[in-house]
Amino acid sequence: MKITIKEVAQAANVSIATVSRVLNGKNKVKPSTREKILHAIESLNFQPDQNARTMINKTTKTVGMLVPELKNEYWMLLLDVIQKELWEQGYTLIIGSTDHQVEKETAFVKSFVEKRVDGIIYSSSVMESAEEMSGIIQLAKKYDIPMVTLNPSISQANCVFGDHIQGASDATEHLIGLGHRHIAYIGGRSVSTKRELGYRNAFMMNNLVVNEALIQRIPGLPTFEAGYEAAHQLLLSGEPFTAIFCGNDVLAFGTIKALEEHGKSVPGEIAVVGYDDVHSARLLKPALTTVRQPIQEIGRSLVELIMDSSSKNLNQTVPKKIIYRMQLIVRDSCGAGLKKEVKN
Amino acid sequence: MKITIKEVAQAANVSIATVSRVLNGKNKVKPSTREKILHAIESLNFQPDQNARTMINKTTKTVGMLVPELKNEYWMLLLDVIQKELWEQGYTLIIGSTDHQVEKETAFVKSFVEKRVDGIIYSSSVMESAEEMSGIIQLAKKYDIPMVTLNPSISQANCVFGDHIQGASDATEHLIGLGHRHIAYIGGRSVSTKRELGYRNAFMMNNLVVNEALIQRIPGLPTFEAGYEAAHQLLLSGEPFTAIFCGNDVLAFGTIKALEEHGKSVPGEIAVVGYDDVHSARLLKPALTTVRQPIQEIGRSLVELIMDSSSKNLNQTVPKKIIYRMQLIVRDSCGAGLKKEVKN
DNA sequence: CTGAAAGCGCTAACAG
DNA sequence: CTGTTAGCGCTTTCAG
Repeated sequence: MKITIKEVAQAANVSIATVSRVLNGKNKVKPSTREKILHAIESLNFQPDQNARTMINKTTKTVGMLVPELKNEYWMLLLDVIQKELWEQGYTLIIGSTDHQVEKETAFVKSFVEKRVDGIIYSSSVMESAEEMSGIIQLAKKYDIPMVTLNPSISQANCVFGDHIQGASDATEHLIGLGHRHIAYIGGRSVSTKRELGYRNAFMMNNLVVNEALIQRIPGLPTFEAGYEAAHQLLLSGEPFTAIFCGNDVLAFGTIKALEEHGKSVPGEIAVVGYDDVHSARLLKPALTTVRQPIQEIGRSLVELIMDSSSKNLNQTVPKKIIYRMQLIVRDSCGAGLKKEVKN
Repeated sequence: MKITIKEVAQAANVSIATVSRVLNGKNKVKPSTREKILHAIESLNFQPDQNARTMINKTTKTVGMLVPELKNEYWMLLLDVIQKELWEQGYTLIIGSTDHQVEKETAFVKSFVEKRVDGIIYSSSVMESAEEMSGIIQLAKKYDIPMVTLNPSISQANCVFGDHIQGASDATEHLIGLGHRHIAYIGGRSVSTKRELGYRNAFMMNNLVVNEALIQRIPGLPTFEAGYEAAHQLLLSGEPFTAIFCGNDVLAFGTIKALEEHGKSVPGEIAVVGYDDVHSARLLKPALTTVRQPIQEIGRSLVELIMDSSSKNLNQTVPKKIIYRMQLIVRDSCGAGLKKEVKN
């Protein structure tokens, strides 16, 4: 039932070598035999076996991508660009989601290696550099598989990432510019610690000191509920504040809900700024002021880096680090519009 | 640099056959040699080449999934379950998004076939059955690749799908039960036509007749903007109505925005019901009444069907069709809570 | 231009 | 229990 190059050769009355030649467009083949073969391929609906080819070419035209989770707008958008970009270049994408279980990472990478993917795009489930990671890097290196990561903490690998210190700093600075002095922060280890750092940076740059009591570090995943809970705590603490900067948008949504339940209007009494610019950020009321990541560009860079390092196999060189600027998107939740009105 | 079974055999002082045996756990191997080999594998960090194995086993432990788009909550959620479920079974997932370009479908499926995936999960970019599709089915069949689709219109393939007639009917009926008689519908060919049919079904069941002037069929993709525009048209038409049933949630969000801009309160003056129950449906104000698809179950069924048909290769039998009930989620936008209050 | 033949890395008889 | 050997489907010298 399954058609192989042999059947094609038979049908076209040539040797398999010649069929292979027209398949690969190498070595001139007489136009007439070429036609015959093409016709046989067509009528038999022959699809060459990539696996057999791989054994010789040593290339699978496949790259593997490992992410901590899938059902999240950020990853989905990234996945989308990457898959498209890869397809353009004739590559296909294998995906793996660890669902935040770090233990799964090695298993996934091993399966990528076994499949002999041409490259791996790796984003760890843990934020700080761990042994886990370096083991993974070693494995990939051993099998000469180019790897590019989204974790800047991995020093030995090529990397693409957003400048979250700058992004968070810009967001906080915007709040400061609006006159706020008591600005809370809701984040935690699961949202890049860089964001908290950026928040602190903005205070430093303005010779302000952060009130540690206004920092809420959530223990688990940065969900709507976590944001709700953190804002609730903030309110209960009695510590005064007029603004909250949240490590991500979903956290901000939860925060806003808590605030409203406590009768605090947003942005009237409390200004809120998020991070990521998820789609619904512009839909909710008030529309969320947030920080946008250039996901398209990040995705494209990722693919570009992988392609580069798989062509020249000189991944011996110094790892390339590409960093992207974040963009502050001012909408309603920070009260920027409101203040202006007051001023006028 | 690359380690093969040969190097392992050498290191352990055995033949490659024996290494293969411990790799596959078949045929008893003397514990001591077994240990030696295991040790060699470990220390050399040997990862067997799947491609080579595939040539013999005729199985890639990979399934390909083709979807019309990725950046959309529905697909993301589905992708998530499927990838997880597959991983549990020791399979990996290749994904392809056509981005609604039907022309790309064949190319994707061909690449799946070339990779000799063990199964294909296929959701077409076009709603109605087309020649395109049957070509794809044929191709998969020719190479004995089990295929399961999400398009009920493809008669020759196994299929899993939601009962959108029932879902849409339930939603509409709920509105009717609330006392509404002039219910508009916003949908179009890009959102399953089944939903419009369900809407009509509810009218029929209640001996009501639909006012065709209240049906808005959007031409392109069912986006926020499209919903906004359609609702706008409805308002301009002057045709009276007290409720709108939207073919999906995003459409509903756009609809609500248009309504509010026209000073119509939701659900006070106009009730709105969506479809899909995307995450932000519960976040927006008013919280959207909508219809939920059992995505988890759908995903699981899909994987199950693929696995089944790849083990028994009797895909000669009658295609299996699995249909899932949709669930109405009543929240605020339909005014169900409101009416009750009035009544009491 | 085209065919014969040698593998790619691995598994599966078939003998020892 | 273990080694030898013949392929899997394809590409690539190496000779015609």
